[in-house]
Amino acid sequence: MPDAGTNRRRADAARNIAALLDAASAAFVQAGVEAPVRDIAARAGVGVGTIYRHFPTRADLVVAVYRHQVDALAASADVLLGSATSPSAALDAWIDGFVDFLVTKHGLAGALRSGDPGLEALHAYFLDELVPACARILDAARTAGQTTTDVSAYQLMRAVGNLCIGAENDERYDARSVVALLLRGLRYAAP
Amino acid sequence: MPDAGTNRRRADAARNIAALLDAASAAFVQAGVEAPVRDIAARAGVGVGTIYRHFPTRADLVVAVYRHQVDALAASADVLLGSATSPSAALDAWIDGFVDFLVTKHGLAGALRSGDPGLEALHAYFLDELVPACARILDAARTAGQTTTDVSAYQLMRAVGNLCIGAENDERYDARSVVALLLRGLRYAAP
Amino acid sequence: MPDAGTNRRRADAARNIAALLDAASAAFVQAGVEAPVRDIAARAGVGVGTIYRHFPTRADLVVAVYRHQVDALAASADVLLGSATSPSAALDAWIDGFVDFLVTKHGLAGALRSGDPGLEALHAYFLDELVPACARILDAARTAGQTTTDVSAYQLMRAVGNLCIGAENDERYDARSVVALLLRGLRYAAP
Amino acid sequence: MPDAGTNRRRADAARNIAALLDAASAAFVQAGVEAPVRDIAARAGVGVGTIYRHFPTRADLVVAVYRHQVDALAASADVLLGSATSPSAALDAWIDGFVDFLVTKHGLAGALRSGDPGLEALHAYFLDELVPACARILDAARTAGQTTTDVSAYQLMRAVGNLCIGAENDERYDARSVVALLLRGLRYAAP
DNA sequence: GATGAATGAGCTTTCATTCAT
DNA sequence: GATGAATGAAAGCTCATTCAT
Repeated sequence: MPDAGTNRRRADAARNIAALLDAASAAFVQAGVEAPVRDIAARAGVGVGTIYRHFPTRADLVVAVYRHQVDALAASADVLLGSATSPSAALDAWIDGFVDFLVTKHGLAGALRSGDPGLEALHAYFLDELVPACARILDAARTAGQTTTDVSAYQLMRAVGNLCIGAENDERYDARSVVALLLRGLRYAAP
Repeated sequence: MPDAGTNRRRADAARNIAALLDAASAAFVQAGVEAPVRDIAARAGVGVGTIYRHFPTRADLVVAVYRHQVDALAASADVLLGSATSPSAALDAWIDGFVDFLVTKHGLAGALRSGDPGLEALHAYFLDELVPACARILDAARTAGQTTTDVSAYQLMRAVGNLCIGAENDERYDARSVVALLLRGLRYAAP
Repeated sequence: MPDAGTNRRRADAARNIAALLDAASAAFVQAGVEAPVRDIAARAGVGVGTIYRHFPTRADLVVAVYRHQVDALAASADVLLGSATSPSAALDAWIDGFVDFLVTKHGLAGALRSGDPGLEALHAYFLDELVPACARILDAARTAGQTTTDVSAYQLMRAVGNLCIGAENDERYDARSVVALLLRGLRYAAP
Repeated sequence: MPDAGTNRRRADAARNIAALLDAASAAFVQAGVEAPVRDIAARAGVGVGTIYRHFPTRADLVVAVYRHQVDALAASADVLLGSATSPSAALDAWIDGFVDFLVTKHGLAGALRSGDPGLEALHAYFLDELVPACARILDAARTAGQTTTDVSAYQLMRAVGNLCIGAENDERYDARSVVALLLRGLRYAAP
């Protein structure tokens, strides 16, 4: 049973972690997920060492920052399958949520594709969570005859993720339009 | 003949430039278009100063590396419109060539979206060359009633470009499949 | 007492800063105030980053190196006005101290005139501190009728500063002699 | 007896040298005597190699650029001694001409004191020419009882040269005023 | 003789990461 | 546990100088 000092310490650590996640989230929006470690530490009002203690690699930090939203998105798949008028509509809605997530988090989509080996773990986490969710909807749509595509859930997610890259800074490019095109193509896939 | 010396010298310089373009091309494949200047110089067996002499900015170098292929692609638009069985088929073929280009040049698609201001000139060059070419085919397809989409040539190219990002390192992701999906969606655009 | 760690750390940093100031001082003597950052760091046995941390610009470092002496010189003006037999004698003594300072710090006088924009701050600091001090003595001398010159304190300091340039490397040139000449001219200014 | 080709070549070379001196002179005014070799070559419309052929060291070039004026100044000493109303007036006039020279040639005074070993030859040339000239006037003044100073011609020239450093860029500093002060001090030197 | 392409040392600056306190 | 000073590898860029043509 931990004594009071330990509890105090743990409470402090928890507060630090929370501050860190907030700071990192803000920094990622403004400067991308490659934001300098120092900047994040400064925003959070902690030393850089504290970041390294709690999040040894950058990927650990990024994963932590987006974990909640990723989990919510994964969970929403089954909800949508239950509530939407059709599997196809559920897919549209779910992808819409995915685009929301990526477009809001400036630079996240790009970071996932940056090729930086240090971000591999991040990549893996996203895939592990989201691909199965997407696959469930896709299978339902296939079973319902609403698509004949053989494109995998993984491929679909990668495609949508890619389409969102750079969408924040470019007024002439609307990620949603082209994602809609892609989904239409999915519905009318070759017999 | 006073030009002899000049020409001879130019021949040497030309050889260096060629070596540089080869080296840069290789470096771009392995390390992306942000490959360190020093590394490129070393590969080419020249000093860094030589790079700066011929290509003052990184964009100059990247443009030079890809210029031929970009020009050829731009020129192929009209050829395809004349030879293909339909504007729609011409579009498919042209986009196919575009995908070829991007997938082969590892990291180029990503670089075009890196947001680095120093690569703006590069971005502009690609757009200036390719968007009009794409627009001509898209217009022909529209006139022929083979698509009703209002997606701009710019958006289409950006979308295809994005879909190609990271395709070379990922066995589970096939850019051509999803590009095909996108083009199918284009054909069956909302009435 | 939570400050212990902080203080201890500060003691270390202070030692580094001191080493840095010593090293910079020595480097300035040998290679001028434009001495390479690397060299200074090496002399001090620290990494270059440490210099940038404590002294973001070169001017910051130079100012720090000479701050004490500049401050002491500025403060000595009033002391001398109180203790010397006349304002004129005070001026002689103060200028003597100024020459001491400049001649000892090899290359400083030259650096102040190098025109390097990065050294502007340094220049400003020296002027802000010393010109008012000099002006007080000059005014006192004028009030006492010991000079009728209309040369400003700024001009006088610039002149003396210039006269000290290069004095340390030249056996045939004695800055004090010519400064004495200048001060004599000041006393016997045109009737 | 040189053949026509040789003459042609010599004529070309002479033209190049002239262009080079003009270009260097202009460059020195704008960027100081440390102006980049390339810039000077470009101004002159020649290759950098041509500069190195004719002026192996920077000092050679600087000396060549100012040789005419230095010679004229040296020669003017005896003229002034003959024409001026007194040796003292001749000294004033000669120093005035020296100041003219230094203040017009931006940065020259500073360059002479830069400590750059490559400029030693330059320094020597100036001294060899001008110190004897100055000494002749100074001796005459001494003989006429118009000064009792024991300051050497070398020291006087160095002092005046120093007083001119940086005078071009500083509205608050007037080299002539302080040079006048120095000369006044010279006249009223201690008995 | 002239050219200017090439070289590469040398400088500044940034930042991820470590570790003494 | 937390801190942030220190480190030093990396990278970009600039010229003075050489030398093949």
